[in-house]
Amino acid sequence: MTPEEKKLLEAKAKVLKALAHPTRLWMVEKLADGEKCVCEFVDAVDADFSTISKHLSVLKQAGIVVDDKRGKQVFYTLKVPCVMNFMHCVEAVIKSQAETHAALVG
Amino acid sequence: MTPEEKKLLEAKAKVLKALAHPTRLWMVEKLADGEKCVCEFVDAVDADFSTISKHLSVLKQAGIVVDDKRGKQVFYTLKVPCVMNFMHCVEAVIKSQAETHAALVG
DNA sequence: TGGTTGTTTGGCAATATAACCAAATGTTCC
DNA sequence: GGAACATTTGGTTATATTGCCAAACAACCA
Repeated sequence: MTPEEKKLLEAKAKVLKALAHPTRLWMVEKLADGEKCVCEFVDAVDADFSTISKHLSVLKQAGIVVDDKRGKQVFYTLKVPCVMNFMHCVEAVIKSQAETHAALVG
Repeated sequence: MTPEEKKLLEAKAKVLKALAHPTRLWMVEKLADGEKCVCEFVDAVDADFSTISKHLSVLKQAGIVVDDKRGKQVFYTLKVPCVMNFMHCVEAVIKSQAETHAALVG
């Protein structure tokens, strides 16, 4: 494996890692509907606002979202909307896994 | 958020988390070409075989791969091939991020 | 049976992640 | 300038992940 290939793998892993958290995934799904203010997340989730902020920061650093400060508020948007496309595949994995498990149990 | 929605988010996050590691991602990419023996990974990666085995176990638990023991060897296969589809999107994220970064620098 | 090979499991130390609280920052309004 | 609001940052603790070593297991061969 060349250093370039290794770097690319690490970059990809970073993006996936950013998505690999229930709260962040939920945020991304919300953002698929369009721009959202940080305050909307704070209101909707039962977590400290600093926690929300840090999660958004992870998504931003991974290049998944962009932020836009307007007045006192900060708005976040999905930078690369295709992120949502692969959720269908993730769901397929889950479904397949559930079936396997059911088969083992039953 | 209902408990069901929460559970689904956690399940999705688990799948993504399983993919969110350079070595595991590399394995998945190799498996996209078809079934591979554990020994092939061991030969190709500069890591202990126990490490390789544990990574494969993570992918298996997430429902991404299935294993098949034949004789002394164990073969792994991608269970849900669509996993590869979203790599294109992940690459798009990286590219977009690189451009943003370049724009900031230049 | 005993040795060899291929793979998994258990245990441990190092590192990374997550969540909370408190404090700092930046923006608006007076 | 100072108060109030929205968000980020720093610090700390709890928990999870990673990777190595050693040991266990399983399958084959002599």
